Amino acid sequence: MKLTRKEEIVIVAAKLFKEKGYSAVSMRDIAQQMDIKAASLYNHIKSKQEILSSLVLHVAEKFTNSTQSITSQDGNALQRLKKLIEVHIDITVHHADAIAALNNDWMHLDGQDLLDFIAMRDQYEENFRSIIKQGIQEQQIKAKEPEVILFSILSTLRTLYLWNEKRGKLEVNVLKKELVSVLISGIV
Amino acid sequence: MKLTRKEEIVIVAAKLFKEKGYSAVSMRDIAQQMDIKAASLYNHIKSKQEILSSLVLHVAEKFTNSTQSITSQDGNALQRLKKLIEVHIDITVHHADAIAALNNDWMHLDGQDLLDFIAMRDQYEENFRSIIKQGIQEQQIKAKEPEVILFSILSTLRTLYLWNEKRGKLEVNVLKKELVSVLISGIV
DNA sequence: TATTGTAACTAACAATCGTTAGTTTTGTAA
DNA sequence: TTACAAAACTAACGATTGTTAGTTACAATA
Repeated sequence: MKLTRKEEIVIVAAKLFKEKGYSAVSMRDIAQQMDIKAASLYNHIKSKQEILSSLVLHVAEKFTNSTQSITSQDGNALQRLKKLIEVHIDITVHHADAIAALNNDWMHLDGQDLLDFIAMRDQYEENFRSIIKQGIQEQQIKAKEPEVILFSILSTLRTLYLWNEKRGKLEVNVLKKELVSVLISGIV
Repeated sequence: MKLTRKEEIVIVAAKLFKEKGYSAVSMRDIAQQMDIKAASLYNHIKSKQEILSSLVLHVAEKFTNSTQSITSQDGNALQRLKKLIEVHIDITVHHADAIAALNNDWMHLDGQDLLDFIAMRDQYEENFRSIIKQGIQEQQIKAKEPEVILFSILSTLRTLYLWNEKRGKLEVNVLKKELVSVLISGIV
């Protein structure tokens, strides 16, 4: 699986964005990390913005498609929630840097890219919310404020990318099992 | 409680930093929001960096002191954990903008400020970790990976500032009760 | 060998950045 | 009214920003 030059640039940029954020990374920073001059980047990309939107929209699509797919499959709320958590972990393990940009730099998208992102994010959240509400209705989930439950699980999953590098030797399947247990059954 | 001009600047800057991040906010942006010119800001502050460090170190201290205080009081692990969550909510409600900077812009601190921040953050995390380990040892908390539990609770509390504005009419005491319940007892 | 496409280069652009210097306005106290 | 301090202003600085134009080096193909 050979990467195009553009893909290489996006990967390198993502790593830098993760460290300092989109705005604090210059085209010269990216170029230096690739051992070329900044102007040379423009043989492969249209703009700095394009790097960001490639990064963010691609992984946003993955998340939205996953929740959409799970929502449309059958299964009760808890099975769906479990699946949701596992899918999140899978995506995070493979796209940690892009997720950093999605979390922290999405607001620097502009024009249609920004609108597209927000639409996907809203749909993603709505799918998530519907699963929790289904669970409450079916009495599989405690009748707490759905928003509190949604927020709690969502923020854990969203921040997973940060913590995953420190994860060390904790194997993916162990992580899945533990996190599903903690998020659903609690810690007592 | 009349604010100094410097405090006003820090508050206004915090709001802007929260929207776009430290690097994407210019001194001219801050000035415009205060209806003055950028140069005038320097009658009150030393540098842009100083705004950030005022903002971040102040609230970092609050967090570290809180966990330190709770760790040194007596009580079992679950009582401490409950207290920890409640204190987090209190600080978040009153310093949402500063917490945004603490979460997203701490890496733009420099020199001694950066070192101080990291020291406080490490101590804070270590206090948190010790409470969870204590709970596992006393068999009040499930013998799961302590790091998974730590991470899960921590990321929920850290992201609370984002969600709190959408919290709407959910009263603080209700939020405390619900969140304590979700984070400790789970959702089933 | 000649041609072509890829990917690098140098040089420079206008815009914006944080910040400084020096000056003027404004409100308060003597 | 005068004096003084606080807080605003204008103008400009050198550095850095994203980006463009035009050119060169190199490898594969005809």
